[in-house]
Amino acid sequence: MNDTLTNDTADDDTADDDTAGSDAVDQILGQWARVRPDVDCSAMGVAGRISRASRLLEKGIKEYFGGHDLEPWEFDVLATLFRSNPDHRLCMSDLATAAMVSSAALTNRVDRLVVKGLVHREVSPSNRRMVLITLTGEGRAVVDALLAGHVANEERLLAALTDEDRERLSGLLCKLLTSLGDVGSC
Amino acid sequence: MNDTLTNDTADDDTADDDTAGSDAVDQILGQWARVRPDVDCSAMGVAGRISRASRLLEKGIKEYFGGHDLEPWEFDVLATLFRSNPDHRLCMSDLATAAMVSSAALTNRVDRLVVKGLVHREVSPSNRRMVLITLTGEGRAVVDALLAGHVANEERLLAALTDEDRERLSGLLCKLLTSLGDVGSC
DNA sequence: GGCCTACATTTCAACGTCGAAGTGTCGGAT
DNA sequence: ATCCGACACTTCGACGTTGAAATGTAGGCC
Repeated sequence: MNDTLTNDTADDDTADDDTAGSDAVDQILGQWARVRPDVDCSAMGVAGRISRASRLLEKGIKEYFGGHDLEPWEFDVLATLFRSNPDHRLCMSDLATAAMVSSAALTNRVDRLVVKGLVHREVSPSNRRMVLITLTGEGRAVVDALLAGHVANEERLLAALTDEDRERLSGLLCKLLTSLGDVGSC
Repeated sequence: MNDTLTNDTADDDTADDDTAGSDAVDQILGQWARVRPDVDCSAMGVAGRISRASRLLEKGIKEYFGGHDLEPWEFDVLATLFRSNPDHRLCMSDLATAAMVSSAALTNRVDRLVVKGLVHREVSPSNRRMVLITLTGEGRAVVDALLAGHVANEERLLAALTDEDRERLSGLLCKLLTSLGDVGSC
């Protein structure tokens, strides 16, 4: 694509570019090893791969929901309500925490889901400071209709990994997440 | 924090909440297992952990650069130029690809780095369609000054993982990334 | 009982990103 | 020699997010 430029500005790279590994991060680490052989950049490799994998998975997930006229965050909110408790009901704070967005952003998101008729918004009868969001029948229908397909799509995205790979990967990431403080509400 | 609400809306969860595992994703998977025992959500677990790990690492990385009056994307651009070739020079397209942002976003970013004096912008002499971005001496100094600290910070964020853990994690993610098409320019 | 702090949510202004349209350039075809 | 499609970048308008300010509520304290 940009061969012209690559030749223009980095022509001397073509000779030793074969040291690159199999993914984009390997190539980046190879470049660092050349210009800064004194620094061990293996930590950058781990962080970089997690970041890139996250982006690519998100892209694949967005594609699936796009085919069903839904944004990933919409399903995320609906599914969170669905699985949280038998009433499919949660307050704004809890939803914001679950979605990992600011309360301001969640207000915006809930606004749109209410317009779409997928959730119901009401002031809590027991505490007028709180606003409770409840899944409507239609909202629940969306979750029911899309859950299996969503999981199948993720399965497809992870097809390169065996069951054993996935367990190991989950285990390692769980170890990392726990150390970073990403614990449940226990 | 939201105990009041939790009691208000999900009081019947307190009885079996002890099935939750060690991280937030385990808790989510536990909820799915209760409401949809017929669906195997293990793929959601893998994808969810990658996503959450990515966010938490980004947060930790942002904190480090914030302490040096720099945004992560600024270091990202400077470091990309630094490691790319001996001239520390790349065109807009290649920089945009490396940073994984649109060309419009990169124009904005380069604008600000030029104002800060960290990069130099010039039309390519050999092809007037292209704009070449070059690291200035000051820009190179920033990379030199912050690289080691950045790596050390990532090392700290990954401290929970042994060297062997990191290698396994990298290997698994590399396998996944390759299957998703995240290959270098080989 | 009234006050005051803490809290839950919404509103607001600023900011960054994206896709699309616009500008200018290159290179091959006729 | 000129035209035309492809290309590299920038500009533009729309959108979503954020932190901070604003609004309204609960509960402890004197």
